[in-house]
Amino acid sequence: MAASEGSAPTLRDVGALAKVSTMTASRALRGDPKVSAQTTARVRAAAAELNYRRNELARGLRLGRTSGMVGLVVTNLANPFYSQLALGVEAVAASRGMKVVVSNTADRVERECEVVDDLAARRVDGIIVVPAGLEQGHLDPSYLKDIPVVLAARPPVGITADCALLDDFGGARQATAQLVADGHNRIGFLGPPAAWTSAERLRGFRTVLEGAGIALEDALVSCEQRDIATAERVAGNMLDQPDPPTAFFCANSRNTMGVCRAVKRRGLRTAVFGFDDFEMADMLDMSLRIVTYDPEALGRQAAEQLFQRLDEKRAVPGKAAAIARVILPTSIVDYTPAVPTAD
Amino acid sequence: MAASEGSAPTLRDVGALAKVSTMTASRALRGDPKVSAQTTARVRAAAAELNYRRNELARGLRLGRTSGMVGLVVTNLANPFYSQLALGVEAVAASRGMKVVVSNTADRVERECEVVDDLAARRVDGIIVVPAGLEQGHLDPSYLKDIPVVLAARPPVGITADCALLDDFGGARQATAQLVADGHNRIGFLGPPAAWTSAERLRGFRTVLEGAGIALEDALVSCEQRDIATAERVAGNMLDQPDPPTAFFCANSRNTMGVCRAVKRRGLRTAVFGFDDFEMADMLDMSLRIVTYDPEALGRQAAEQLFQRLDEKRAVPGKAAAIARVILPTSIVDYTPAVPTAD
DNA sequence: TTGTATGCGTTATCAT
DNA sequence: ATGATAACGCATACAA
Repeated sequence: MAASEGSAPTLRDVGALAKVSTMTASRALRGDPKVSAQTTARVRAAAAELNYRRNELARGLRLGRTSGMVGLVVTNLANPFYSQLALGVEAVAASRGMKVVVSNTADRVERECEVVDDLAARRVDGIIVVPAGLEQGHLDPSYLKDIPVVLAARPPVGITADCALLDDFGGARQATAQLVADGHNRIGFLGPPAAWTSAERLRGFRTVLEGAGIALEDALVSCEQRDIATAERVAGNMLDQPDPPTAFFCANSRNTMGVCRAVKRRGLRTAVFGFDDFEMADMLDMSLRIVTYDPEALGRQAAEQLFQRLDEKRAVPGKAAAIARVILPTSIVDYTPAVPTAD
Repeated sequence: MAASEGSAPTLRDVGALAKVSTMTASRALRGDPKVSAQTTARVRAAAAELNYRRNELARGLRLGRTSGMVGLVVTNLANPFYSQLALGVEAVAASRGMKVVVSNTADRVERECEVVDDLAARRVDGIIVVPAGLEQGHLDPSYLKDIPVVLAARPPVGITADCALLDDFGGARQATAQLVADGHNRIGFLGPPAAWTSAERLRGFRTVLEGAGIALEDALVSCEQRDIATAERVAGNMLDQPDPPTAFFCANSRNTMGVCRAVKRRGLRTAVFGFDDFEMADMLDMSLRIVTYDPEALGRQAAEQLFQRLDEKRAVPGKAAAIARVILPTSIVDYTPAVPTAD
């Protein structure tokens, strides 16, 4: 049999081999009870012999417009935060027999536009996106018509859409409050530029300081650096000033790591409070606390919200329920060694 | 205009609004020069007004069988290794206008089977997979017919397929050779169970020891642990023996971190050599070297191999070129602080 | 129980 | 330059 050539077999091929019509083959493979057991068996055998696999694309086309895929648009897959988020999305999608199409935007809004358009053209059932910027028109329901969108990690700006967020503000507030309670009144702040997340964390920081009547010095706030090396340099500059900070609050893990380096290399005991947990943080032997959370849970949450929309759309094709904005809590973990802190 | 309801607009809708046939609308939107400029403009305007987006699924169906997507099947997306690999695949795919469908198998072969079947049913153009086990029949070309498969990080077993691998053996050999050259002859080995990768690294380790005439003690080899805490305990047991190892070689990052913990907590200066770089490794203040590599490059490599197959298939639908097995090099980075090592 | 016609949205082919 | 027809692979509706 030289039948193993060329393109994939179709229902017609299966039908021909089983000596039934295309339609009967279709029904038999779906387990339609109206097909006789004998015929079903014969068709199944033919399908197996041909290694037939149903074309889900054609099936979807016939059945209505649903590809059984959800789009996931993230800014940087190499960042563990987003890859764990992706894992959460994938898990929920898989549990509903759906596939996830992942795209990386490298934080470029134009790329995000292209990607979202492409996903829409591929008729994904819905899209989960970590928006790269503040221009989000291409994510608006009026633009994407009936493709539901859920934003993750960053909120909608100028559009209406469901979203799943972390409690960036609350986490920062708690952290800063602890530092203030510990008696610190000169606290340095380091964070990455531009991200909404970072701005919220700075807002939480500011709020607590203002509430405590502590003036915010410009020289102790820096939101320009996104890599470890630069963060280390910036923190070093602050520490080498005549009146250095006695503590730091860092808005993301890269900045935290840079600050840890600067503090440790100077043999100081400056207290560090970071946002975003990282491996081996407990091995650093310094005063280090971290605001942490579960990125995978964030992904699961966003996916659940998306699927709720999809179910809702299926049930009541009319107008939809109110926009949901879910905020996931953060927690605090203390990596400061117990012993050496004894004064 | 109440035209914003229900399902997405089709070419017919666009044609109707522009008062041309479906066919002309199709041609106009593709920029066919045989359509007059006026008509093209009118069609474009209509499409814009309706927010029309071509249905790529239907298009693919008509044009032949290609979804413009590649499947990526990994064992654990939360592991930075695989998420960076995914980033590499995504980058190459994006540069060719393709999408990546990511699936997680959690190292379960049965899940891998389902996932691969599903991807095939969705008519992905090709699949890149990090195989979970040694049963790989479901990845064989005879089973998947004309969907090319490239294996990443782990080699084909019992099947013929292209693959992109790391030089696990060579990296381990180099590392072990350095330890031996440093005078170590009692070296502990810790690695995760079951993975091919880990076995190769153990083989490299063994090869060097045998070459150096150093006996391999069973008590100094443990391949049972995959998490940091267990690795720490296992390493601790070895260190607490009467005749503890003077060095460790670890086959993955979790084991390396666990060993670092055990060594550091005991205030020892045992040399540690790991496989897989990790953040803040340079902050640990201990004798630590690591065999490192570029997971993203591995993803890019696998994707390139896949696309080469696709191009080849397009050009010569007949038989294909020989199987390719590409091995990417590793390198060594030394995190040992310069100062305190002065004897 | 099985088969025929029809259409999903798109495009190739052949008219006009 | 534009339109009509058919077909990609599958499944609903109806007929036999």
